[in-house]
Formats: sequence, structure tokens, C-alpha cells
Amino acid sequence: MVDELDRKIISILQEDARLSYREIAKKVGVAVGTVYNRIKRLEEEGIIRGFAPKLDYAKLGYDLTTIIGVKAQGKRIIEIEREIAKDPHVACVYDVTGEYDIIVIAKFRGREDMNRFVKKLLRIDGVEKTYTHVAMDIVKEDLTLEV
Amino acid sequence: MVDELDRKIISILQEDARLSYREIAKKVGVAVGTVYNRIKRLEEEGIIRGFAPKLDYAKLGYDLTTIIGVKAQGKRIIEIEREIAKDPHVACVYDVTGEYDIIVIAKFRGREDMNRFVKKLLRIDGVEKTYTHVAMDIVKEDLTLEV
DNA sequence: GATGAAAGATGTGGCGG
DNA sequence: CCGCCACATCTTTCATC
Repeated sequence: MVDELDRKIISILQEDARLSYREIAKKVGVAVGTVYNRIKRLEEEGIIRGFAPKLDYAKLGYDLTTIIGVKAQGKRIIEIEREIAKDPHVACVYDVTGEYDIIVIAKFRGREDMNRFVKKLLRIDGVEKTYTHVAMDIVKEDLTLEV
Repeated sequence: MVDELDRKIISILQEDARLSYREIAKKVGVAVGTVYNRIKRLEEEGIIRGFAPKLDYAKLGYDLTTIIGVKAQGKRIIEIEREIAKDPHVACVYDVTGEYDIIVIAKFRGREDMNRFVKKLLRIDGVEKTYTHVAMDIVKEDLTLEV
């Protein structure tokens, strides 16, 4: 389903997703048409879900990043997760096992913005408690892994 | 530093970062050259750090996503974070205050792969303990926030 | 700062091998 | 998968406002 050539192409796109098909073809040593067809297939198969800029959110005003653990009632967990995921501050929502039931990564423009969000979380039916870790430093934040 | 036009352009790029400058220009109602210059400036200023494909990592073999809390000795924390960030399984490393000192988001190809990583963490000098949350479901995972 | 034009590069689809 | 073709579209620059 994904062969060596696909992986090479994806890997190049991870470095610069705005490279032309010709440049990519040159780098991997295949014909332009092949690169074009591979990328199109990878998009159709949903392996590539789209393309996005990597942004410096701190420079865009999001000076606060938080990792929030949520404990919630089993019956409502899926609904709660979906509701949380809708909030525009939220980057990630994981359904987990362990100390918490849900882990949320969210970014805010200042403390006020964050406090409002956490209070909103606690008002959701089924949410029992939350624990907020505030990031003092983002050492790495990039969903670009080796393929 | 970032005006309304910049935000509009960024917002469009977030939807599809491979759109042509022409298409973007059409959408925001300015000349092509303007869009071109704005995006170049945003890149130069480091607000846009590059472009990447959004990948379905599950389809690429990463079937296990984890959120790992790490407790470590204060003196060594920054070094430890950098070391963790180097591992190719690691997407995010946050220096946090709270229950843990470091929170790590990492993805693995199977339990073995994960176990090796956690054992490696525990062998790092200064790491006291770790707590691993395994994601049963990824409800949302997308560093694309409103600008 | 923004604009539109223009030259060369690229995207896109299709052909036979 | 390659090489080639062909037309439409795009990137990038720049003189001009």
C-alpha cells in the first residue's frame, strides 16, 4: 500500500510541501508523472490528508500552551471529547487509559482565555475534574515523524 | 507585524497549503504579487516555518500514540528534554509545571517499539519516573488553530 | 506598500513503450 | 514506471503607481 518510493516522496514533502513535482522527481530520481500520480494516490487514499503551513503560534499571539488531563464519567466520554474538540483553542484530544480519561492540548492568548476554557470544561456534563499542565517551554511540537 | 490580510492568507493556507498564489489572491481580493510578497515575508519572519503534509500516521504504521509524563531532577531537565526530542518517535516535548516536569507526545509501531522507548527514557540520567497514557482513540490531532 | 504584465517554469492529462 | 507532448496555469520579477 505504501512502498519505498511513496515514503521517499512523503519524506521530501515533510521538508517542504510546496516543492514542485519536478523538484521532487529530481530528488527521488523518477519521472515527474510518477511523482504526480503517487501524490494524487496518497491523497485519495487519505494517507496525505492535505497540506498546511507550520506556524509559530507564539508569534501569532498564542502565548500559552496547556496539556489538560480530564476525568469524566464513562458513559459520556465520547460526547465530551467531541465537544471539547470543537473548541477553537484545541489542537489535540486523546481518549486515553490511565490516570485521566481524556488528554487535551490547547493554546490560549493569555491567562484569561485559558481560565475561561477550563471553567467551560468543568461545566460540561460528565466532567468530574481536570488537571492543567502549563507549558513553560515548547521544546518540540511538530507532527512530522519519520515514515 | 501581522495584519488582517496576513491572517486571511494564513487561514487559507491552513485549509490548503498547496493552493497557488493566484487562487489565494482571488480569494482574498488582492493582486498575486501582494500574496506572494506577504507569504515570503511571513516565512522570513518565521511566522510561517514551512509547509508540511498532514499525514494519517495510523495508515503509515504508527498504530500507537502515547502521552508520557516524566518526572526528572531539576538540574538536568533541559538536557533531558533535548535528548528526548531527538528520538524519531517524538512529536512534542513540553516543559511543564505541575504533576510532571516534562510531557511527551510520541508515536510507535507496536508495543515493542513503545516499550523500548519507555525503557530508554528511564535509563536517561536524571529521569525519576514516567507515566504513560496510551491513546485508545485520537479524537483530534491537528495543530491548525484560528489565527 | 500594491499592482498588472510578461517570461520562463510548472501542473495536468494523455500517449505508446 | 518512463519519456514525450501539449495546453493551461503558475511563479517570480519588476516597472509603475
